[in-house]
Amino acid sequence: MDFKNEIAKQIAHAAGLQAEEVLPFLEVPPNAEMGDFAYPCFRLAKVLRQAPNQIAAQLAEKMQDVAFLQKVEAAGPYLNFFVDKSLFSRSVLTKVLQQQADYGKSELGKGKTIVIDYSSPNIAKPFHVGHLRSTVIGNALYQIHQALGYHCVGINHLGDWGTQFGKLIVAYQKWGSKEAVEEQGIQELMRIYVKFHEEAEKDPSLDDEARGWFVKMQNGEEEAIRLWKWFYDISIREFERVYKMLGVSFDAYTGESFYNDKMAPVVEELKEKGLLKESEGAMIVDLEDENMPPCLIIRKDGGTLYATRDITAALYRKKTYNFDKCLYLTALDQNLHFAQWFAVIKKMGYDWYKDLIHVPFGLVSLESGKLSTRHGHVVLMEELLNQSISETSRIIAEKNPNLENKDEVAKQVGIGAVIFNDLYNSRIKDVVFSWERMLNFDGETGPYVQYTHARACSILKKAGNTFAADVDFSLLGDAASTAVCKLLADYPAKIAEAAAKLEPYILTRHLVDLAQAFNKFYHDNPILNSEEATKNARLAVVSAVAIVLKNGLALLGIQAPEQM
RNA sequence: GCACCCUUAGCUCAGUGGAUAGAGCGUUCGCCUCCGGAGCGAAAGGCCAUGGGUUCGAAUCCCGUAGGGUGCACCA
Repeated sequence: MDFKNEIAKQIAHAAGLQAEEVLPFLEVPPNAEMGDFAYPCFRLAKVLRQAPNQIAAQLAEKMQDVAFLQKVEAAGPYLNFFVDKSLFSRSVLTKVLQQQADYGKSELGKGKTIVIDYSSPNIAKPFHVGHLRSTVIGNALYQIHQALGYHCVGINHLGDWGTQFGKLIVAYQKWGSKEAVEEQGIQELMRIYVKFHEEAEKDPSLDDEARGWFVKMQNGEEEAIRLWKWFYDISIREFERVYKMLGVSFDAYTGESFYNDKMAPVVEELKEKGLLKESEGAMIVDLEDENMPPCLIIRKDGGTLYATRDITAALYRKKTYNFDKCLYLTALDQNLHFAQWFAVIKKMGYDWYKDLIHVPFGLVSLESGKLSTRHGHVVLMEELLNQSISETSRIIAEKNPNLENKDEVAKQVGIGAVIFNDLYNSRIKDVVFSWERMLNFDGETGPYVQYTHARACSILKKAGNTFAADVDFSLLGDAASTAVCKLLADYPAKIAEAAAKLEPYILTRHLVDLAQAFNKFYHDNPILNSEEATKNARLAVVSAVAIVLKNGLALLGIQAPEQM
C-alpha cells in the first residue's frame, strides 16, 4: 500500500481536486511528532477564497474517518496526517521480507538501453586516485539502472590511442629496455614517458618524431602496432588487477584505438553535410551559432583528435546498441569538449544528440596541490586500497581478533570504505584527498553501514536466523521502529531518484539514514531479551534492515560481510 | 576577454519553494556485570558570500556583485 498516494486521494476527495494536483505537494514534516505526512494549504487559498488556516481545519474535519489514518490534524495552515502505525509497518515489512534481494528493484527502465562510458583511463599511465571517481560513480549508476530494469552497457573507453603512444615508442627506443618494461610494467613506461618530456623541452624535434610514429600507428605499420599492442597488454593487466579489487567490470573495452578505422567515413559524412571547414590549416566544425569555439576534427598534419573519436564512437554506439541514453562520466573540466561535439552531432541532423549526457564530477587534488602523473605527484589506486585494507586489518585485530576469514573481511571493508567515501557527496564537489579523512572509519562511512549490517546479522544469527511468520505489528508503534519502517519504505523511491539525478549519493545517504535509525532502534529496544511476541516483531525489523542495507550496498558496488 | 562550476557550523557536506536550516568529523561531557562501543545520547558551534527582484512564503527561483575553481585550436 502506498500511503502517500492514498492520502493524496483523500485530500483530493475532500477538497474537490484531482489526486495528481495534490500528490506533488505532499511532504514529510520536519519533525516526526508533527505527523507522518503533511499538506500545506496555502495554494488552496486562492481557489477556495479562504484563509489557509480555515481550509486546513475544514479538511481535517472531513477526513476524521479515513480507515488507514490514525489521526488528521490541522496545525495552522498545515494539514498533518498520522498513519496507522501497525498498518504501515505491516505493509512495509511484509514486502521487504517477501521480496528479499529483489526489494527496491522495479521495471521503470524496462525495454530501455543505457550506455555508460566510465573509468576510461589513459593506458600506459598508472591508475591513481584521479581515476577513482569515474570508475566508482559509473559502476554505481550501472548497478542502479540495472536494478530499475534498464539494459545497461558499460564501456571502458580507454585512452589507448594518440600521440602519447608515439612519444612512448620514441622514448622506449632511446632510453628503454625490454627487460625493464617487462619487469616493472607501467612504472617503467611512466619513467621513460617523463624522460621524453624532459628531453623534448631541450629538443623539440622529438615531438615531430613522436607524431611520426603515431602516423605509422594510424597507418597500421607493423613495428608501430607491435610496440603499441605490447604497451597496451601490459597496461590492461595492471588495470584489471585494480578493477578486480574494486569489483568493477565492463561489457566492452572499446577504447579509442577501436575507432581508428571507423573515423574516415564519419569525417566524410561531416564533409558531405557541409559542416567541415578549413581554418588555420586544420579542419573544424564552426559552432559560432551555438556560442562556442569551433570543434577541431582534423589536425593540420592529418591526425585525428579527441572529438573526432568521440563523435565516431557515439555514432557507432547508437548503431550498435540503439541506446535511449548514453552517459559520459568525466571530470567537469571537460564540459566544453562535450558541449562542442554534442553540438556537432546535432548539426549532423541526429535528434538523439539530446540523449548524450555528460555526467561531470569535481576535480581530485592532493593537499599538496594538483595531481600530476608526470611529476610523480599522485596517490596510486592500489596503494590507496592496500592502505585502507591494512588499516581495516589493524582495527579488526584490535576489536575482533577472533574473526574468521579476517583477510577477506578486511578487503571488503577497506575497499568498501574507499568506494563509499567517493559516493557520499554530490558529484560536482571537488575532492581534496586526505589520508586522515580517508582512513577514519567513524561516523557516516562505509564501515559504519557495514558494521550496522553485521550487527543486525549477528542478532539474527543468535535468534537462529528465524522468527515466527505471524508478526504482531501493533508492537512496533514506538518512534524508533516507525522511523526505521519509514526509511525502509522510502528505499525504492531513493533508487529511482538516484537514477533520475544520476547521483549515487542519494542512495548512499539513505543507507546512512537507515543505519542511524536502526542503531537508535537497537539502543532503545531490547530485542532478544524481550517477551516473545515483541521479540518476534523486532526481529522482523532487524531482518528487513539487514536485507535493505545489503541490497543498497550492492548497488553501490560494496559488499556486506555478516561479521567484521 | 568569453564561458562553465562552486560559495550553508572550525572542517567535509545534506537540505533546491513551505513549519524551529540538519548530519558527520573535530572539541567538551555522559553511556559496555546488558542483543557487537567501527556504537548511542548530550553540549557548544550558522546574518545560508553579498546587493536587488519575484512570491502569501526564498538557503532554495531570477538578475547583479565579490571570492574560489576550471575550460577556451591542433593533448586526452
